[in-house]
Amino acid sequence: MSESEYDPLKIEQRWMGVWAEHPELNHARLDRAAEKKYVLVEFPYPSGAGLHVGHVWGYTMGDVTARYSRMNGYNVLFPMGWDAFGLPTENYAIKKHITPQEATAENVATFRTQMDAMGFSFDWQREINTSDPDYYRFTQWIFIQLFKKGLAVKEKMPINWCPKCKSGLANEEVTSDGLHERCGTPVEQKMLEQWVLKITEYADRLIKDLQTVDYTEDIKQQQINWIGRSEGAKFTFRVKDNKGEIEVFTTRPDTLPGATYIVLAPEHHLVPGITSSEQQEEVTRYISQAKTKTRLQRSDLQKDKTGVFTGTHVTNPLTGENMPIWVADYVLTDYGTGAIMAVPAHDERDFEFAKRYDLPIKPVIDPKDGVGDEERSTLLSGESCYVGEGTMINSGQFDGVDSVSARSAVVEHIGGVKTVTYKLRDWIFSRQRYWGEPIPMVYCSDCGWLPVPESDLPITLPPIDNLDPTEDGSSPLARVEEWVNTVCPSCGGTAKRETDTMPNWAGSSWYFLRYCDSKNENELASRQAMEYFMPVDLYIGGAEHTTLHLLYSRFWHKFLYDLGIVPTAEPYAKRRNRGLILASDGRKMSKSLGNVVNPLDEVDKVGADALRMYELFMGPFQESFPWNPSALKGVYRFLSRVWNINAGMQEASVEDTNEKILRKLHQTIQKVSLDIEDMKFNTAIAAMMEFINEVEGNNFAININDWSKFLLILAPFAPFVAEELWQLNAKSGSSFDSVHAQTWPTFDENLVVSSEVVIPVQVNGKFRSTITIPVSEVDLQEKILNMGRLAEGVKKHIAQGEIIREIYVKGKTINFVVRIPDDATTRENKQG
RNA sequence: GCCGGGAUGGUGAAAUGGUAGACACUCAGGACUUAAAAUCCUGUGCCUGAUAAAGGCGUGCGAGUUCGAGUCUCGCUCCCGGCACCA
Repeated sequence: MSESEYDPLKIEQRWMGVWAEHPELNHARLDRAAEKKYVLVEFPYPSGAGLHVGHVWGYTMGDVTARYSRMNGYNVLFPMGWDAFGLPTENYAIKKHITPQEATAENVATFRTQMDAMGFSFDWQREINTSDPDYYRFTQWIFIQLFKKGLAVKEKMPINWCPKCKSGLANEEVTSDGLHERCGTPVEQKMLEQWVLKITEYADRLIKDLQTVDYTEDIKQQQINWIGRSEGAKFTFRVKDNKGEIEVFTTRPDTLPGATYIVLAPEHHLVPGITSSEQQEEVTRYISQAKTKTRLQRSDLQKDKTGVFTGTHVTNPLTGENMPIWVADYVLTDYGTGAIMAVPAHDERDFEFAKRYDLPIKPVIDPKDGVGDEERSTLLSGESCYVGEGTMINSGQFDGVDSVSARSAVVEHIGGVKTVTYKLRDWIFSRQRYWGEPIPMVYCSDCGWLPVPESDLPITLPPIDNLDPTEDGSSPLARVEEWVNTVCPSCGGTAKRETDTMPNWAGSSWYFLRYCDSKNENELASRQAMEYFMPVDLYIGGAEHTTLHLLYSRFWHKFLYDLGIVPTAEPYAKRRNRGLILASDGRKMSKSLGNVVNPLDEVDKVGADALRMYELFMGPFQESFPWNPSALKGVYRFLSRVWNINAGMQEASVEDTNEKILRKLHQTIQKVSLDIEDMKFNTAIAAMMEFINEVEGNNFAININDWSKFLLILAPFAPFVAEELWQLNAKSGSSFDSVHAQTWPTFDENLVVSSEVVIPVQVNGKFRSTITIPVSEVDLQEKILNMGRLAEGVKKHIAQGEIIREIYVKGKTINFVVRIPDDATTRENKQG
């Protein structure tokens, strides 16, 4: 029959070439008359490894959505670019003895070729590269605005330091195991002067505005937890012998009467001043021990709290009781005030510590109902700890008060201050490496830190021979004296440039804005373009960015919104995280395990169309799946069958499409449309497979016109083969009229429903048989329930007893409730 | 410990409270072939039964609501992801 076989490599090569000559197919226009759709997928870090299967998955989801939207008449912005700055490129360049610029250009070229091979319909007219000076001049400009508003400050502080990358890191870049999220090296603490962005100033709005966006619940919760907002109060305790004051933060001011000691973090600035001479030696030893512990070791030792007594006391402002001051590393320097009031009776950590060091435990809350008598008595005797609410006891004037209302009463009474604290840390923004945006600041010994004049932007990276990082925590840029030495923009005297660079998260914090107007030389994007295209309508990316890129970019966007530069308070109207593709052994794909699947190898075997469809067909987009080569075969078979049907049709030329096929076609159009909108790509593909099965099961009785509608809905998923078959069938020849420029087919409501309805018949809720009735009869309850057409099997079950109820749910089901004598007896027994 | 998400055949998975297992993979049998691959056809949740007819069981566990529960409610167990001495 068919002389030609499905040969994906041949047709994909051909259309890749043709599409390259018609980039306008994918161009978004600044056309206010048209309705826009901004579909964004996270731009890749162009590493030496090339595109991986995870990229392909996310980009295919975006591509299907973009193509579908175009066919539905939207003016679609579906852009792509390169998140090119960062450590891996720099390390790769060092290894290969080339410059990072060369490494980047090389990798970008590879990625571009691979993306074209996958058939992604990106608007390359708007391509961006974060390491391009024309791009990063605006990244630097935003930094200067942050500085001007006091949101970028230089501070000397202990920071997370990666000894392998020889650079400081943000809190978000350290995993919960205390490792650098990029290279897996245990992170150390180091004192350095760093630029810090005050993301905490936006903490409340970053939480609150989550209500205004469509993110899945897990993303919202993860961001909320990461920001970690706690309401509480600050109290001041006066240290005895006039040794100053200690401020603590607590979320439970009501437990103040039960506070029996104070704990300072080892790094707390008051420790040296308040330590008594007898305790000096012990405290010093403890602190130096704590310093050597990494973050990982500290949290590993959770169960084993240690500390030392300083030899000094404070007075409890409520009870007048004497409270010893301890130093312990279970109290963190950088949360709250770095000091706590310990209430062992009502806090598990304090309880454990008090037990170990034999400190007094004083219960002040009598538990509410729901606590057993036994438990209550162990609590009231100080043998256990209770963190819930209840009635105040042993609390003087507050006795009998409910613990919740006691909170503000206590704060007021002793002159505390209600405070909100966050787990979120300010964003450490300096990196001591070469391959990043230079921070556009100058230091003058007379004038201090000043931004470079905006007219000098971009401050470009000077060429450099030696990229090796330094041990002392300064950037390799510090070695380029002619670049470092400059004049003060204020007094004209000698000054030095900042030699640290920005983290790789900088460029990606605003890139979606640049796509709106990527060639603009005067501003990051024109107001007009942003008003039209923003916000992003759908943003697809990886879950690993939830508390990194996603949070950072929301922060920058809100800052730009406050400056009146961007038109929306939130950058992304809808965000979906895709799952992970694992290796076939179920483990994570990694170079070291040697189990990485290279998507281009798969393209060579089965073609890009099959690879795209396989990844979408794996299952729901947010789940994780191991790589399964035999399932890939399944979609390849599907495409071959599509190919063969098309070939057969060209010969047979059917006039009228068989009714069953026609109805299935319209049902499929409807199903595929709804599923793309819901991102249920797997069931959309299943529906197209069902359609093919229907066509084959009914002797291929479909005419070319109806078949073409199927090619249209196939086009977003398998753009190459759909184009090939569309062009074969068109036969017009002369001018190129792409399948991807066609209008999405509509479905006929009357054809979507079947002519007959199959209704399940149940007896006592148990399925027994079905009856088939014409659609016109679904409303005729009497007729349906009294029909003699019931199957014998059903009648048999009904005959076992007496019908006590008949239920007909229109078009859905029939249920006969039958009382069976035996059953009735047992029921009566039960009731009796 | 806290937060979020899950648990359905041999496998990946479908199922607005209404025929559980669509679609695909795997496997078995058959066709084509000298043979294999590819392709096509048939079967494929478990149990009883004869490979039939028919029946029973079945969506992690235990209760509940309902004429009817994979789906809703309550209580558990386990798995995955995130956070974790956050006062």
